[in-house]
Amino acid sequence: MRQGRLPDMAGHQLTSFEHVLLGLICLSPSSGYDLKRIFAATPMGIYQPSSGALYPALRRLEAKGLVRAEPDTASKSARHRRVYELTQAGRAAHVTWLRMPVAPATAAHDLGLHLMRFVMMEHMVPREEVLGFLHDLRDALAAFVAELERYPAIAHVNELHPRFALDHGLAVHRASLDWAERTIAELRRLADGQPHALQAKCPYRGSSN
Amino acid sequence: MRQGRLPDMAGHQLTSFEHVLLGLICLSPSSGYDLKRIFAATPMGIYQPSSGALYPALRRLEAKGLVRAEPDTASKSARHRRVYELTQAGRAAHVTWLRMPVAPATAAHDLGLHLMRFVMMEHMVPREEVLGFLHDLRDALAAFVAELERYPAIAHVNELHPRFALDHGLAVHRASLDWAERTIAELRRLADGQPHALQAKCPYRGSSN
DNA sequence: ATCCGCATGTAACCCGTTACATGATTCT
DNA sequence: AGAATCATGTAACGGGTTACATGCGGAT
Repeated sequence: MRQGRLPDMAGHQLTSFEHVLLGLICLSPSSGYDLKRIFAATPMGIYQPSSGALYPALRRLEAKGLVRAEPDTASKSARHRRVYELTQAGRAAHVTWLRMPVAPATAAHDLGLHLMRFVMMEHMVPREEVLGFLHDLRDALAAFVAELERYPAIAHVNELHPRFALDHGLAVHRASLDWAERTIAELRRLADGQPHALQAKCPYRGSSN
Repeated sequence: MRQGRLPDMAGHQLTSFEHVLLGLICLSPSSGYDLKRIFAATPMGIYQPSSGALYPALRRLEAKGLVRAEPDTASKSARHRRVYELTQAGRAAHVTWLRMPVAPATAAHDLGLHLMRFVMMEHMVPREEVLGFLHDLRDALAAFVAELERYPAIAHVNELHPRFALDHGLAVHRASLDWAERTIAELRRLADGQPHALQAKCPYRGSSN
């Protein structure tokens, strides 16, 4: 009869939103308000987090020891501002997230998040690994497209609108697939040009656990 | 000091999920389990609702008088099954949802939902209105694409990966845009062929409030 | 006799939205 | 002075996920 929630391995795994926040703070230390402006300004800003989502999330990250509030840098007033930066544990968690494998079954569903990860991979993981990631994403998208193509054969779609909706899904995911292929090619071309230049602004080689 | 939630006009508006359920039940009376199988089988099944989401949602719709559980049709055992069908109010709410205007600002965000609506519009709203809907959607997507194209000009994107991510957004939304245009053309072509044939399986002409 | 699929649920937990409150600082 | 912006929060509420419970009916 008893039911209740087992701690599920040490008790913490982050939500996507928290991971994104972690990534943004890794890019550069930010206050909650800074992050709000980033979401507002960026075309990623299709999603506009509310205060009620943002500030508690930051506090959660802080409570978990993944970020810490900088003691005020500017000697002046500083006007009640909590600027967060990553801790060691935070950086590790972020890199682990960036390196999570692409689950083929959910790739279409998680596409936006994968794109987010892709953006944040720059300077954080070696280019070879980025190419591996894109390769996996490409394969997953190809499988999804193939599944959509196979669909009308098994379940006869004889109505008009469902047929069109299926076409939409195909068009959109083919576009993603093409993008993945173009981007792989482009990135490979750049990699050939200059072997492996920049890298390691944030350490991408933390102890792997 | 008092704060609290004002009833916000009669107190009920449905979530997207509830609207989708309403639409599926309108398509054909279904039990919770039926709906689960529909989500599982259909390529819409990228989202798999849990029991804990599905059954309470159905009960909410029932409590609001939008669906009712059929008294068992099959005279036999019927094996504990609640088959829902729409009430008059349910059909009205569904049609109202189908007819909601496309908010240009959020069209990209709500694209999946709009597609869902588009599918359910067949046989429910006159073809002219469907074309109007697609027209609005097309315009909204065009505006969004234009905004994405304008973006690098205002905020200089000099990093590599953000640039690629932007390309992805452009590719995907251009694909949606092209689809909308193709579909408008196709639908118009069909409409010209046979003036306006089928229509009105469920009444699409309820009293408009 | 037992297991698997059908079928419906429930409770704890978590988190996001909405809708406020509260100050400090800068602009006009 | 008053308004707008900066900046951080909090409480109520709703709903989704997870993880169970439960019971029937047909298949092996």
